[in-house]
Amino acid sequence: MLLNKDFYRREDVLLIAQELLGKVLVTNINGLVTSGIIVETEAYAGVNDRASHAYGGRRTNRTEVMYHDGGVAYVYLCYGIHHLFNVVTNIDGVPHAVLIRAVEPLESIDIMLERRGKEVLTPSLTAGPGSLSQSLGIKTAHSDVSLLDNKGIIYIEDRNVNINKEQIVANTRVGVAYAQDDAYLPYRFFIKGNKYVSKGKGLPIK
DNA sequence: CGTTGGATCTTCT
DNA sequence: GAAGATCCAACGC
Repeated sequence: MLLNKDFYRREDVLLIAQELLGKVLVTNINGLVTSGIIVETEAYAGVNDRASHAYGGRRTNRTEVMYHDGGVAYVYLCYGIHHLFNVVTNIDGVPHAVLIRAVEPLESIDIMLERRGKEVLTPSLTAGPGSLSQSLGIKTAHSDVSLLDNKGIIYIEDRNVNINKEQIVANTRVGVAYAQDDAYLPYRFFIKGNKYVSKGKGLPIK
């Protein structure tokens, strides 16, 4: 079942980030369908979150899409190399987003391996935000595409993978040490024990 | 095992 | 000019 606009256009980005665990991220790039189960996410809570690209209401060509209505992709280039995929949430004008940090490969693993230049399946195929984007063929050109159409390029489905609260670990976000106090917020969520969770670490929880 | 540095685009100083 | 929501290969133990 496709996640609809009512899923994305809610206020609580922390809840959405947790509910995305176990959902299936699907891409259809020129007819090649690949997918993975979301196992790690990070919430970015808009203008008051020092770790967010939209902190302080900042608007650039890159971040404008974060201000759009929930249910579109925000894809940006990190360190000049990696294409990082986010889900835009909340309503028009409120720049919330959830970074997808890792997925467990599901469909067409052979295509994902080829995109990554790998021969054998190991967790590094899709553990980490840059790795999963490359595996699924997601690029910055896909920023602002709608996620609300299961005939589209990128969409997310509920396939009844049930994740209990007890299976979810909350921790600090990775690579945001510059964000002062906000670097200590427990805004990263992952499925306990899943092999495809990234190796990245945030600051120790205060 | 752990640490280090290079790749190289967007944004801000 | 520098730093960043990263990854990987090349080292050193």
